[in-house]
Amino acid sequence: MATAKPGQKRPLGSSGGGPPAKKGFWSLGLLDSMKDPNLQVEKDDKVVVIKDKYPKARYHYLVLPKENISKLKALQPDHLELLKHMHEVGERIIKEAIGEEGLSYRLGYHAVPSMSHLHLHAISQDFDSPSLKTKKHWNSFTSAYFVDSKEVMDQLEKEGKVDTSAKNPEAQLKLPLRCHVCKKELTNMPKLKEHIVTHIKKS
DNA sequence: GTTCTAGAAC
DNA sequence: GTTCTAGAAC
Repeated sequence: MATAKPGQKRPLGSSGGGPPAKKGFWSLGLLDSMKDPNLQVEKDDKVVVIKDKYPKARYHYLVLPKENISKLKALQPDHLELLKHMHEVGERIIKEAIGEEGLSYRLGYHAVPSMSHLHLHAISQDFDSPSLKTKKHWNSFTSAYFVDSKEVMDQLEKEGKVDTSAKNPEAQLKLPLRCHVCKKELTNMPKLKEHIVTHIKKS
């Protein structure tokens, strides 16, 4: 007998062949992604570079330390060299990927990431991707919620720790939809996406 | 983080 | 009537 009623809901975003994931375990998904050969781009003794599983632009990579660092707040002063290395690797990878396409890019961290395990985003600024769907997606990459890698490194160097709470991250996510290039405000995501492609120069 | 969908917004 | 968003996921 089937036990599922029609229309019954179940936790999503973690299925795909393996055993049923327990509630809340999706936040550890980067650990699996780091090991996934389909996502892995390169690794060295300190970091692993992967393609974001749901890229929010044409080129979107994550640089993760092999060392298990849960979040920005866990950073200690002696992690500065690691952050510099992550930045250098991320910059090389994203430049290489973009090639002659002429897209700009940014390197940075989300103030309050959903996924555990420190990860540096290296993302091209076209934001031309079917996985970019929600206001939270948009604002997490185009508002102060996205903290530049250099700013994180500076803060760690000067303060000995990293604290992004002064940016009011939760409020950033609720800001109106605004084009990151010309600052025009759009009323919904489809209109925003239609607008931003006009800023991508054709190659 | 994503998926799904009820009901708001148009 | 259709599009779009926001919140639950047992």
